[in-house]
Amino acid sequence: MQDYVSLIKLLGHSTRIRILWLLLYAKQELCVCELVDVLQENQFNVSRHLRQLDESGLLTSCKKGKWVMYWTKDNLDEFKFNLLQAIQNIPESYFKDDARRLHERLAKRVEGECVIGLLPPE
Amino acid sequence: MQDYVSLIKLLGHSTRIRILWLLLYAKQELCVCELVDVLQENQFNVSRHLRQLDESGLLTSCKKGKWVMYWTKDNLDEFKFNLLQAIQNIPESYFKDDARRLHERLAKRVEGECVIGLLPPE
DNA sequence: AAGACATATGCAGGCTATTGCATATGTTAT
DNA sequence: ATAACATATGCAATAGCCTGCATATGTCTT
Repeated sequence: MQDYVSLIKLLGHSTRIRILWLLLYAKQELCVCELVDVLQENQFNVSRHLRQLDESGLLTSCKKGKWVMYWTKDNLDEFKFNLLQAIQNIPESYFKDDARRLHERLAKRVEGECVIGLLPPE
Repeated sequence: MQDYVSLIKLLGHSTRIRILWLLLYAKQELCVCELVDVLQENQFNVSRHLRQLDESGLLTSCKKGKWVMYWTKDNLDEFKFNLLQAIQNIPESYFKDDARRLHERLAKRVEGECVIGLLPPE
């Protein structure tokens, strides 16, 4: 049962919730640098959170050259599905800025591929 | 949004998950001493976990003499409802011992009321 | 009023998770 | 091969959470 507890515990973090929400909202794979840009968090933190979500079985990843793409797994079991449902039932207003930055960032893709990379730190 | 995060974080604890599972499973109010008996945890810990679940808006409580009864709120919003659904989708086998002890303990009620109280510590 | 008992809580110690920084790994372009 | 860049990870410091213990609060019984 500790696996179930650990998964819930993992979801109890705002950055990880935002990542999952964005992936569900985007309905497509996103790369690390895009998430860094949208979340406005450090690259190493985003990377670590993604790794944890990946290891917990919620995400899948795939290398595309120097980019790594992440997206939510499908065919999740009921338990995981309910948890993602819960996240999707958080009022969208809390994610409005993230959603806006996501759109801005996705608009910069070329032929559906990320080409920008990390932005220079402010 | 921190409220949502905190609630998920709160559920990431095996004792609290077991409490919620038992209350959902029992479909009736349970008192603290019954939960102490079933969970085989210390009275002060069970009390504290119940308080947290109560404060988070998942439970309701009511004093009945020196006993305090707890049960799961109904008319929960979608978010909380999904979380409880997730807990109910954890395989029942993980709660088999708790369920057995719950039945044994409820069988000792008199006219539907708890009369035993805390058992002496082993 | 005093004793017994159910429940709650303040405090201190220990454990766990997260962060920032530095740096490693891996890929592409020159 | 080297430089540039995207991503990942080891380490140390920190912050937050949980537990056990002691004890408080509240209720019932005698």
